[in-house]
Amino acid sequence: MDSTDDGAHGALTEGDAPSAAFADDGKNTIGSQLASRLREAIISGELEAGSKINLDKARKTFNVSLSPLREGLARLISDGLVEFQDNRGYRVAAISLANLEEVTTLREELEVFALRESIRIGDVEWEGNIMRALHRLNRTERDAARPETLEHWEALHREFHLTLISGCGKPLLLHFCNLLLNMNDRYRRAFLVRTSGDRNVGQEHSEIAQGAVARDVEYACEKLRQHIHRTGTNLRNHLATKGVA
Amino acid sequence: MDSTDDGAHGALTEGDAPSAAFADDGKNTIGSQLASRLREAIISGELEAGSKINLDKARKTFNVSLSPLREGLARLISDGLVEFQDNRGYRVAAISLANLEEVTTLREELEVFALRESIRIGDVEWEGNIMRALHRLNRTERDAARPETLEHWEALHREFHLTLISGCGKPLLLHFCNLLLNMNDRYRRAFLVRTSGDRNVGQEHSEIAQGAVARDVEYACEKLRQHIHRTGTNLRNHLATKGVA
DNA sequence: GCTTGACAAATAATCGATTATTTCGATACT
DNA sequence: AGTATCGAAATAATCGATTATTTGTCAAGC
Repeated sequence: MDSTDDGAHGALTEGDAPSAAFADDGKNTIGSQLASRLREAIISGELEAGSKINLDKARKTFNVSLSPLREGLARLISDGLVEFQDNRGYRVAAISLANLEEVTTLREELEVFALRESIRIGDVEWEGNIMRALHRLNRTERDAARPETLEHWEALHREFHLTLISGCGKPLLLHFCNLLLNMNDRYRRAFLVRTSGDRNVGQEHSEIAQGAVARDVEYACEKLRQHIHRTGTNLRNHLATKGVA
Repeated sequence: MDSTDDGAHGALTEGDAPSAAFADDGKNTIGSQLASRLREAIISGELEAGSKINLDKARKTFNVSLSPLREGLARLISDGLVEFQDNRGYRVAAISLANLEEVTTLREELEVFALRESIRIGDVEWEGNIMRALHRLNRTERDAARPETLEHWEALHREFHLTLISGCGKPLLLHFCNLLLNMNDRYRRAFLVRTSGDRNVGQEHSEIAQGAVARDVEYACEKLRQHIHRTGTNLRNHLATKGVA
């Protein structure tokens, strides 16, 4: 149901799994399941940024042994959601204004580049995937009162952005974008961004998508860049409000 | 001696350690040591690309238990040097023409961007570090007959490139560049690239460095891009020669 | 001859216990 | 008062053994 995970995880170089649904999902081992649960817990803010992860407590909380716990945490390190130091254990990756700004800047660079490449070499299936992702996103309302709708919208939003760039044929680049999106989503969900009054995010998405399938490189890329930039600015204000350095 | 490692590893967000040498190096736990050894073994080609890593055999080879072995391998996943699949274990990341091309393309994008930023905000210390790294590199000869000189040169070369972009103030970006450099070095060392006749690599480095400290953004960035591109082309030819798809 | 299924060997994942390291508090010292 | 030093408690790392999964092989059935 949640399309948040990488599927068969670990390789930096693997392509995305095909959308067909014949799979056993890859959530096989305890380590994998833990990685998923922890990832969601961190991105959703359930686990406080910067806080220490006590292995013993975590072990009891999740009812698992140390080995899979470490295994799961190791994966989140690759995701940039957990930090580790020899003999001092793990902690939830910190958030900061500086980090948010870097994430935003790099998204502008990398996602836009990936979109450019996707427009250049993406095929018709890619176009179709975009239109589908856009439609599903636009048909889904965000109701701030009900958290589950928010999460659903977040998943679709993430899916839309990943689909946009999925045609670029560059697995590594997609991996980097995936990491950045993870980090970005943390900020959004942590500070529950209601879109600021002067934005129509739905329309922004539509414009990007239409530019993409129309193969209008400059238009689509510029719209995407603005979209990312605005989101960054928005988040920065929220962050500043809550007094994060 | 080898400046290959991240030092305190794991966090995607940490800055590079200062060059001062008051540290206990971070190579504390068995897991860390293993990660270093394995990283070197993979980059140097000692472990064949794409080959399976049998945990039992590796355990015996390195005389360690499973836990630290997995720990070490997990780190190399973050580095993109090892791939993993649930219940099917680890294997050395494959190499391919497509991957090499992507690595080269992304280096052009990311390193050049990082250099641009470094020139914009790097301080005098950054400039000094470049000149030092350049000097050390230029003073070191590559003698194809003696592998140890090659490795030494590789380390200095890597150091030079990292120093160039170290002033950009963007830890995540540096992390990405670090990964790409790792992967790139694999290709170079696997296919033992002697610089092709029409290149003077030493001069290329000098030009980039001089452009950087002179704050000539366009000149330095263009030289760096060409440098990366030529290396990519060079490697591609070697790869094709050896019949890698 | 080819597929299917059952079994055995190989391999990966997990567990519980043990060992090493760090952290914290109390005490002694300047 | 502040700092250094020595444990004990807390925490992380590692080990050896056990369990689960996958892979390979061989025989039965079609």
